[in-house]
Amino acid sequence: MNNEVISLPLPAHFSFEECLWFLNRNFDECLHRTDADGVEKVMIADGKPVLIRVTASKEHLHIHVLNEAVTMTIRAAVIDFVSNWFDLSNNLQPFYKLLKQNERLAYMPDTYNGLRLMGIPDLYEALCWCIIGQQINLTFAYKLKRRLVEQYGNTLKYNGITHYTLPDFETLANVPEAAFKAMQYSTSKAKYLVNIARAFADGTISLEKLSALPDATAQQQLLTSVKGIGIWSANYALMKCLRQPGAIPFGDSGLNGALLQHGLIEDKKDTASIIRFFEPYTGWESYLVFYLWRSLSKVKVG
DNA sequence: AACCAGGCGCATG
DNA sequence: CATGCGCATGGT
Repeated sequence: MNNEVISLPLPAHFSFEECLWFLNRNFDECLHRTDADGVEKVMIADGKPVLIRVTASKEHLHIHVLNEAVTMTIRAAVIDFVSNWFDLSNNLQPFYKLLKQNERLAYMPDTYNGLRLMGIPDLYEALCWCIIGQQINLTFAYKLKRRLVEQYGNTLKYNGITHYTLPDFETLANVPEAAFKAMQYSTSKAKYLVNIARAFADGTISLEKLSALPDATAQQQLLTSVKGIGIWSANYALMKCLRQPGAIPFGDSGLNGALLQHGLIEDKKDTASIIRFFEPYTGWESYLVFYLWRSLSKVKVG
């Protein structure tokens, strides 16, 4: 068994505990496993499933590559993935400065200190998750995802534990309607997931293609051209995968709820007031959304 | 038992 | 363009 470790220096304002807390929350996540010291996940590197374990010490993040020898290619891919996942190359200082200027948000830099916007580096995973999570509560959404992944996903066994990844494009594209129904997917969710799988299989959508577009508006247009990806999903993916700092998932029920709870808006249908609220946070909109989501969970870290 | 959930597409004004 | 409606189905 290999167990090579790659260590990355941590930026300022980084709390592994906060990040790990988010990865766990109280949800039944099936695409990674958290424990007291870290998180394990299967990612694709150099075309192969690679099981990584991420832990941290005071000044470093440690990536343990568990099931493969660390070639140059794998090493680069793993570093890239984890850096994106934990948003390592970002200085939160300016964001915290902005938060402190709003009396209702001023508590956040202390309460959630070092929390990073945890990403979904795999675009396919991000978009599938959007569709699964649309218009249903998160508890149920995680249940639906687990059913799909356990029936059609790929597995990797390590030390007696089975780790899962999403089904391949082709597999997902060919899941019969009746099977979706049996897993309690609505007919539209089923159709949308197949659309996404096809779009990836035939190259209509890819991270490379999306990244090559000039701006977030063009990226939104490409994403929403797939039936099932609306403006909320497009912005969610841009926020969690492409890390577009200005992407705001307008209409999001959690976002609206948090804005109401903080007394920052009076009516969730008043889109203009929401746009106005975000104006001072140019460049940090998606971070603010993430912190507002965080505020919905009253459970503390540690 | 209503009302809601990390919306979307499509048909109408 | 903006608004409204039906959709499906479990959670609270």
